[in-house]
Amino acid sequence: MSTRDERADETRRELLRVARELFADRGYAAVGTEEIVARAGLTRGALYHHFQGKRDLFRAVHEQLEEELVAEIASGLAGVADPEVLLDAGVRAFLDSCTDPRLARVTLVDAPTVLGWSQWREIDERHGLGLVTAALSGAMDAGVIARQDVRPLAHLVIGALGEAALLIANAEDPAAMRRQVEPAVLALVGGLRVHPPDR
Amino acid sequence: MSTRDERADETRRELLRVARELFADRGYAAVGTEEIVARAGLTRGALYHHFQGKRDLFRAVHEQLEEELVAEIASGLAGVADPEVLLDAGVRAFLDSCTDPRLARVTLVDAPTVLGWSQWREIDERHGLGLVTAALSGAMDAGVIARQDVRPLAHLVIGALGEAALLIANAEDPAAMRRQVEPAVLALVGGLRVHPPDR
DNA sequence: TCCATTCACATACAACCTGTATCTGAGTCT
DNA sequence: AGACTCAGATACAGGTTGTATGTGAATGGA
Repeated sequence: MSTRDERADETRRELLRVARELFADRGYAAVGTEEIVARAGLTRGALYHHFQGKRDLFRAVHEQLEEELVAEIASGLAGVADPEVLLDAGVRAFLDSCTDPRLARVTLVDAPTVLGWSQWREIDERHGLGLVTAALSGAMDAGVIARQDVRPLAHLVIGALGEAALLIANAEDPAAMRRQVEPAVLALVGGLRVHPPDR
Repeated sequence: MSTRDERADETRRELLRVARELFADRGYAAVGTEEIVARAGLTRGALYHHFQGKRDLFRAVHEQLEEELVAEIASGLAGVADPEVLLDAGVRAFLDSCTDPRLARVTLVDAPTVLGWSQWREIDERHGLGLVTAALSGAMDAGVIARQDVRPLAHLVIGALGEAALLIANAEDPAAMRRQVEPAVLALVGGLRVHPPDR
């Protein structure tokens, strides 16, 4: 890797870093490209050289966030083998990670609009949805929940989890909201069990 | 109501009608105010006289859609008294009404971004969320599902239902997707029952 | 080592879009 | 009939995105 390539990579990463912060703080529409490049000590020329445009930059930020999110959740769940507890643990891990309002704004509110729902879904299928699908499939294989078409069910669970995250992220007292929402999520997901624990 | 007021009301309705169509077809960001007023045979002056701006016009469109949606679902459910069947019937009624991709785009994709999640949630609380809350409360009162905090649960169900609607609305073959998604929704919501039917 | 080439990034420009301030003329009230 | 109100038109200013073009440093071969 030559000197020039190194510097180029550096600026690309810097653009991503700054854009991520601004998009997270104020939302896609409220942030102009000029502000992004100014904070990075560059000009819009650099942005349009490294990305196809503002939307493409946002897409890169979004994918980065999704990757980190999934990695974080997955690493937290690495020790759990029993599919029975994996469901609950997965729910809690997700809620732990999605509480950040900045993250929620980018990946859950802005992304579907900016990228279009189809592309958003496609990206999610490569990341978050895969995690949920795996957990549900595992639970089915273990006979914990009834066997059924995983795809649509995974989508619904993702939808419910996303709403839970937004509820917590936008609450005045997120910790309190978390305590309020978590049982509901557990009840909804837990209801899928063939042999539900007593409630 | 005087002649002038009548004409004013007429233009206001016309603006709403045109905006609704354009927003539904191409999304909020892709439609300029100029195009809206041009199709209505007006100028932007009229728009800014009747609404506070583009966002406010969108808000009016969104609220109109929500009202119609809830009314449609509620009327379809008017005959159902048994809370046991009301849950399933409600799910089906919702999926029937939300299949329109144009409607889904405005109320489910664009609205949270354009209006901000908090305001979107607030509006939904006056419409769709109320319906779900009522259905769940009824089911709890009848002992069909376990008594618990209704608020968060209603949000989760709305989230799952919204995702289901988008899944259907954006599918290549909506009817086929509908057949695929409906059982999943019924399973998820049905899992809340204290005495689940055999699955 | 020198020169042509490449490429990361800057500059300049054009089109567009929103919001606001001001104007006009038809309708309304006394 | 005359003053007033107000729906809607016109004109303008600021800001934003994307594109086309320019530039200078790094690269690589002769």
